[in-house]
Amino acid sequence: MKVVPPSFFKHDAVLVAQKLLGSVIRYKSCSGMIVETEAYRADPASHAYRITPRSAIMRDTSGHWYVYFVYGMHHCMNITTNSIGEPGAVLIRALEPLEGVELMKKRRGTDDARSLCSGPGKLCEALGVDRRLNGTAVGERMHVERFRRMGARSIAATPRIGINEGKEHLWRFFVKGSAFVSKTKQEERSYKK
DNA sequence: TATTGGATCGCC
DNA sequence: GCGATCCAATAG
Repeated sequence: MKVVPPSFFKHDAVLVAQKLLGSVIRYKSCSGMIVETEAYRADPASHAYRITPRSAIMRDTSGHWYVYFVYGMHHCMNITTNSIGEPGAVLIRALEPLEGVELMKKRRGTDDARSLCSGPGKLCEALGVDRRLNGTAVGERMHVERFRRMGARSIAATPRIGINEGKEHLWRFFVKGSAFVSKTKQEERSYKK
């Protein structure tokens, strides 16, 4: 698979978030195809709305991993975007597991392939990612490679999840029909039936 | 230094 | 619907 070059990320987060769908994230022995993303600029829902020591990476880098810890128990991984000085990042929200599935099942404590990486906290746990990856360049320790080509017709857009402001922006993107995207409570219930 | 709430998840 | 559980951000 072809490695994604740094220039790929030097564009607006809303564009990069869509173009990342169908690419593969590889970390150690595990990999998965990106099926769901969200874009963050310096808007009110973004960590970069106010630049802090934590969020400065969104302004000061492009093509680097921004990994943070939330709710006392979960990690979220982003890739910083835009040109230097212009804040932006893409949150990776779901992967279709490809390689290392057995290890992912072990880490996640489930055999259900659809539950392994269907959420930002889940996929970090499945891949064994924590804040030690924060600030590393894409391709340094965790990699992104071209895999599938996703046309505009196969991409859906909705408001971002878990935010209170900026709901007018349809900056969450996912692969239509994928069984591996994160699920709402309602979707979760109907799937179990 | 103290307080508050979070780009989540899984169980009740 | 709610609790878990740590830490970054902000206020004092």
